Amino acid sequence: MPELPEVEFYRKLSERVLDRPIKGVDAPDAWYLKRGATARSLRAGLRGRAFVAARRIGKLLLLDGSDGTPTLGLHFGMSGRLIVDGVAGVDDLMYASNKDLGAWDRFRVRFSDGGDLRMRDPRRLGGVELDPDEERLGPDALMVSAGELARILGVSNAPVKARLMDQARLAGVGNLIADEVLWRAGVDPRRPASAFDSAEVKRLHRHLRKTIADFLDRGGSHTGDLLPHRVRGGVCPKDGVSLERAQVGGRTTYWCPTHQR
DNA sequence: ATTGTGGCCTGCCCGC
DNA sequence: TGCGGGCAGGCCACAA
Repeated sequence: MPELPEVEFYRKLSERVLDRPIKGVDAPDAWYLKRGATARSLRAGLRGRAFVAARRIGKLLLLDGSDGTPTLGLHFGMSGRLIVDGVAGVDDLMYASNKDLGAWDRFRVRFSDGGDLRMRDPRRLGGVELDPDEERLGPDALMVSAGELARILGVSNAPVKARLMDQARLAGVGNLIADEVLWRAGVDPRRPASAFDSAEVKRLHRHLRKTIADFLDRGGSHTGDLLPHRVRGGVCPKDGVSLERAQVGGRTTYWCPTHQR
C-alpha cells in the first residue's frame, strides 16, 4: 500500500467530503467488504448522514460520522487509491496501475451534491469496514515517542525490521519506509529488536520521524534516497558497495553490508 | 504469546 | 508479438 505518507495524503483529500450529505453507497465487490460489513449495512449506516472528521492511524483511514453514524474504515492494500470528486490522492503509486478504469472501482460513496469518494484498487488487497477496532493498531509512527519505541522493540528476538512493520505494535511503517529508516540509521535489518541500547533507540527514533517527514514533504514513500538503488545489482549510494538482498520479516529487504550494522 | 510461512488477488515487466 | 515466470509499498489465517 500506500504506506503512512500516502494514507496521510488520502486523509487530507478526504476532508473535502466532510459535512456533505451522503446519497448512496456502491459496494459492487463483496470481497472488498471486511469484518462483516455488507452493502446493506453500509447503506443503512451512511445514507442520509455526513462525515464530520477524517482521521488516520498508521495506514488506516477513518471517516467519522455525526452522532449515531458508524465510522467508515478504509485500508488500501498495496494498490489502492482514493479518488474524491475525480481527484486522486497521489499521482503515482508504484506497483499499481495508473490507468483510469472504472472496473477497478471497488467502493464508492456518493454525495447528494453529485460528487463522490471512490476506492480504486486493481489488486483488491485493500478493503472497507464499519467501526474498525482501533485497538488492533499500535501508536502511529509519526507520533510515537522514543520511549514508546524502546518498549516496542522490547525484549523481542524478532528482526528489528519485522518489529517496525508489526502494525499491532507500531502503525504505519511498511517495507519501503523500514528499509529507508534502517539504511539511514545504519542498522542491519536482521538485528534482534532487543539488541539496541537507549542511544541507538534514540537514533532509530530520530531517523524514523525524519524519514516520514521527508516523505511527506517530497510527496510519498517512493521518494527515498535508497529507493532508486533498491533493485537487483543495486549499489549503496553512501558506500558504493553492492547492496544485500534477502527476505527479512517476510518481505524483500535491501541493505548495505558496510554501514548497516 | 510470539514468530514465521503461505496465500490472497491482479497487473506489469522482463526474458525467451 | 506472445507467453511464462517472477515480482510487487499489505495483511490475514494458520502452524510450530
